[in-house]
Amino acid sequence: MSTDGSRRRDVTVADVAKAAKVSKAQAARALGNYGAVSDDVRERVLAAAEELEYRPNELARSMNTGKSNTIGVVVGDIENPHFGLAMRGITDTAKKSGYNVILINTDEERAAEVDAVRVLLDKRVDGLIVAPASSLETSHLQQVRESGRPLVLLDRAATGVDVETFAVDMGSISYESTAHLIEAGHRRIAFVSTVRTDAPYVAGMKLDSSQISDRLDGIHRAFDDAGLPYPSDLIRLSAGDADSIRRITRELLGGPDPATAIIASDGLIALSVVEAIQESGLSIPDDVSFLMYDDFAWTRLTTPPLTVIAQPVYDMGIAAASALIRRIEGRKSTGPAPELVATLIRRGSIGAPKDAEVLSQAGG
Amino acid sequence: MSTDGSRRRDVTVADVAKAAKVSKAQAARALGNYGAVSDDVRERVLAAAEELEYRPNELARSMNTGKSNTIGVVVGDIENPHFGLAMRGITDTAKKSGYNVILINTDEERAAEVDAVRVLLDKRVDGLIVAPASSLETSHLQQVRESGRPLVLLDRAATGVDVETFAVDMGSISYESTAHLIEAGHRRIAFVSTVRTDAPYVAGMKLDSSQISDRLDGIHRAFDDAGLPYPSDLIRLSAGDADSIRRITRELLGGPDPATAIIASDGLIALSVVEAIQESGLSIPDDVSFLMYDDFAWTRLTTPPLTVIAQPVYDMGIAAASALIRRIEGRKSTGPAPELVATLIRRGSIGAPKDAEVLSQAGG
DNA sequence: TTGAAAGCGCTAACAT
DNA sequence: ATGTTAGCGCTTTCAA
Repeated sequence: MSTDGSRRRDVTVADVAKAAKVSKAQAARALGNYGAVSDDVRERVLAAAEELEYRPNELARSMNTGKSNTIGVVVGDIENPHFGLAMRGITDTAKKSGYNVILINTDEERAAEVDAVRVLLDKRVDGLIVAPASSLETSHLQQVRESGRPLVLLDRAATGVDVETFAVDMGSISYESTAHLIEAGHRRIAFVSTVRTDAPYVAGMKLDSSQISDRLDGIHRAFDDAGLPYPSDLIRLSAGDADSIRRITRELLGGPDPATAIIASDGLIALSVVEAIQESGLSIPDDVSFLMYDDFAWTRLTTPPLTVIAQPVYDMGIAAASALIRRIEGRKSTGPAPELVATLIRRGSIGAPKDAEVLSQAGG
Repeated sequence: MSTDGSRRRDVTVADVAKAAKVSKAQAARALGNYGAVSDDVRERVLAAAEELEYRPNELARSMNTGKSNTIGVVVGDIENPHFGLAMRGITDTAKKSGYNVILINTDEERAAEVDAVRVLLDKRVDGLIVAPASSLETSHLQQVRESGRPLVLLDRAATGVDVETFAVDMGSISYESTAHLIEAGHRRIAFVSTVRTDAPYVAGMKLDSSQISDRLDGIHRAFDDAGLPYPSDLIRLSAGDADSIRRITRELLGGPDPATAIIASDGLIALSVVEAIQESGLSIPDDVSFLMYDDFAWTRLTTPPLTVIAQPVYDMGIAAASALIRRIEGRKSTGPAPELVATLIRRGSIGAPKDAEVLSQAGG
């Protein structure tokens, strides 16, 4: 009957209306659940729709209503489990409220991000969630604000743009964990991040990633408070790909005054750093202590299990999506934004440095 | 001037046309890069558009052209790095051809998948990539075919639906790796998967996941060819969550006739299995051998590094997206579909079973 | 409650 | 090359 399989054009409200012997407007009302429709008409329309296998054209619907029930998400790297998990939080939340998600991956390129935002706006998404590749160059985000479409930030802040931001406070956790390392006797604490910089690092310098800036500030403060000099030479930014990170790790651990502890800025970096340490024949934590950001399940499987800074990434996704949808729907905030706090999970990868005695004499 | 910041309605072609003193049609042609437009007109229109900060409404554009330049992707769990990586392949490829991606996560629930497909169709995506939660119940996929919109399958096949499928041939790699284990002396080889089943497992049974069925068939054949009995009691499906997997692992390794080798069906399962092994105080591979599907970077960091079955997941994403886009654009296939072959990467987690002598006497 | 008609912002015929 | 006029499939006045 109806499944003749040929390239039939889509069934429209007009078709349904004709079949149900009502006006287009009435059919549309019944189908779209709005306006006033008598039970009799609704029944006939719904029956006809079913019979004809009618499916609404959401594009046309969106054109009229100005609502697409879609939110756009822009992240640097969906392959990174950090974002994979945040994405899960976002999609779960979106689905619950009847929204779909368009995902764009920028490879942490600002140009791609500018493009992504523009495309999403052109597609008339109802709102945007962006994990900005740069916290400094934010004019395109400012444009989103001016377009009037809701925007929230994920994972990183953006200077000069007045938007709700859902990210962990990195300064305090960085301070806390650095203090922990200092207390264990470490003075040569390295920090490895892939964040790109043009200029070589100097203390207090603003980086593309507010998160990394905050972490460095935290390290800085911990050293200051301990009355110790800040080993800026051990800050390694623009770390690049896996090979490059391994090389940097070897550099850090070789030389006359090697690092006694290494902090990896994310799980991907951590993999390469730990691999390089193992390849060097050094052991954790006897030869070098190790700390990383993000608590992935595999960090419990290494020997020793790794001490990590756990971030509530899934919750961050949920919070960002909830807030965005709230704004889209014009509802007021029901309460304070959820606290997104990172925690130091002490497992086995931090110990005393080999030359602990010497340092404790020198340091205090 | 133009940035008064108030809630101004969107600038349309009509506005641009008026400003450029040309007809709406001419403005649209200039802005949309189609039809014939004189240089003079084009310039004026583009200038006016710039001045007014005109942005096309892609929704309206899609309505007319019937093209949304969007593809829908439906996966079971974006949090799983397996899909994260495939997704990366898809988005990279899509972007290259000017397509956007709407992602829907189904949590491996068929009902959610049926819904997802419907929503995507309603949104008039140009094509669909689905990693079907069930290879058996596929009527909703058949409906996609009937809708005439291009569809390709990712990671798993679907019976009764005639579509291009991009998945690794699991039968042969499963056979090969099982043979490897048998050769090492193993007879009690367990297989742990989260695929859900109603009935208890019996040999040859068809499962929701074609991939798992194929793997089990491969195991089966390897045993048959070795002239050995098939230890069906060690096949553990519906393994559930992390706690449940740990419990199953303990069961497998306890009892009178324990497993001497365990195969984990994916990276997430592997984490729990290895964790349980470690908790039991057993060591790999001395007490129990271990093999897992998917080659994640962390598998090189455990002690010993894990033997894995590597799958070209990123390439799979690329292949699926390329094929889909080719179909959308009505181009013919330029060559044979790329081979997606899995490879056994032998690292340190497979050794001889403890009671190897006994077995080699018994088995031949 | 119903229907006719206007419109969303754009593209696509069809003239000229 | 340009303009006029219809649509795309739906929602939304506005009358009845």
